[in-house]
Amino acid sequence: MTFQPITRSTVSAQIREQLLRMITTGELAPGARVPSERELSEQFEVARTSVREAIQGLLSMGLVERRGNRTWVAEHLPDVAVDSDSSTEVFVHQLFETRRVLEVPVFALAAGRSDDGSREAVRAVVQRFEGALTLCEFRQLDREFHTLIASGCGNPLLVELYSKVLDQLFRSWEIDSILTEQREQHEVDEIIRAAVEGHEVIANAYCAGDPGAMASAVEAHLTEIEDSMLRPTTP
Amino acid sequence: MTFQPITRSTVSAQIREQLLRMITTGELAPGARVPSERELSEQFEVARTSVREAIQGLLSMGLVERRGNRTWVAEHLPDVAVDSDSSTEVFVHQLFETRRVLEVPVFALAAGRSDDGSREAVRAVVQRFEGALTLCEFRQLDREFHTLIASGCGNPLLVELYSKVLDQLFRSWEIDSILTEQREQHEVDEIIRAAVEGHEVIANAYCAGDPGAMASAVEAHLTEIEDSMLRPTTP
DNA sequence: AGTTTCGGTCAGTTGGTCTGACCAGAGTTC
DNA sequence: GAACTCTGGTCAGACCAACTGACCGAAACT
Repeated sequence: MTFQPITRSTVSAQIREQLLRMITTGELAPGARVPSERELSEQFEVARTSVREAIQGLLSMGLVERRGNRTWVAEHLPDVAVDSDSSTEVFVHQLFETRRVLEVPVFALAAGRSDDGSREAVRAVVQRFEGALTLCEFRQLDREFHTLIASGCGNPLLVELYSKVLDQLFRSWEIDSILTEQREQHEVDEIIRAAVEGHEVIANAYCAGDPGAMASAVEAHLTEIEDSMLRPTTP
Repeated sequence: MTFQPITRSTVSAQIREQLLRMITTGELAPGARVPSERELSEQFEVARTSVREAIQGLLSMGLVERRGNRTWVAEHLPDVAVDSDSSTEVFVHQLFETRRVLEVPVFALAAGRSDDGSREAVRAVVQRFEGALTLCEFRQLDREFHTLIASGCGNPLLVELYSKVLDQLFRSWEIDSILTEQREQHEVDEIIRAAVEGHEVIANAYCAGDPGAMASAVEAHLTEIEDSMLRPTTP
């Protein structure tokens, strides 16, 4: 039998990782102000000294900077190291292959198990996509939408697995780079618009309780988005 | 934006959890001797005092006991608390629904992407199922077999997700109870025999590089095993 | 200009973890 | 049965992580 050597994760390391994730996903956008040390120590339920140590780490990584007596997310984030075996295109292919394997059946199950209450909730979320959204706002709502649909499958094991896929989709700074690098604003708007259209088709299949239509809608949505991500950018 | 309060996991808590998992999965079988504190401190790469504290916890839970100057896994393990919302039957249904969603496409992808080297490796593992196996030996080899096939899909994201499904399948003491409770030994042998047959069909589809045959083989295998688990036991 | 908020620093305390040692008793070997 | 080995039990001392509480200078705000 084998034992895994015990790992030690310090409090400040955990804080740093959580903040790092929020920076790379855009939840803490470049140029935004980082909450104060006192506020973060309350939110994380730790001592201020632990928060300080974590922020020192982010400072040394160049992800945040001090201007005056405030802490800010760096305007220009340094490249965050990615797995050396995985180019961007390979990563996107694998991520979407994984989504097809899991999202199509999970969403189809959810459609077949929808009821009036869950349908109402989905309609409400879809309505929030209307109007102008920043990329960050869109991505937050995007995840909320996918999570809500998936939870309708009623199987906590599948929901947990799917949440890990969403973690991959929504935490990678690489994804944001793919979406925005060298793209003009109108191209980003177009990607968001296409995604929102796909969500409406998915929501309709969900509310119709139609697993077959749902499977088709998700397949089409995933193909559209994957193509958008890999489409060459303007020179 | 929301922050997750930081959690602290002590060294002894991590040790206790790992040992607990090994007890519930049968890797540390009832009645078996627990490795000594000094040996465990070497394996876990921690101080002996941390191992002591962990084992004290298992003692107070009744999972291990002291006889003489040795520590033993309890012969009769107390019920390990399970999620109160999930009866055994519901859990099994959800677990197998999850397996169908993930295992069928992942194994089919793997079959389509097999090569001479990976086929040889699969054949070698299948051969090890021959001969008499204890339930514990069977389960260890079972997991190794499934992991090997899944890794053939070539997508690390899918492999990681599938490993979490296997974690659920192989760590639950509840599964062992399902397999052995009130069953006579010949019934357990029969379940193992049927599972090994299913593995051979799966291995043949893999080595033939046939995704369609693989999908059928996995569906049949999962149905057979799920039925075996839920079949009423001898009165 | 006055007030508030922020980052920086510090002393003292607590709990976790470690190293190294020693002992009594159980288990093994001869 | 004696000798040896191995195990769990206990202990002292040290170090580290994390915390509490306080205070200060400077930036930001009113």
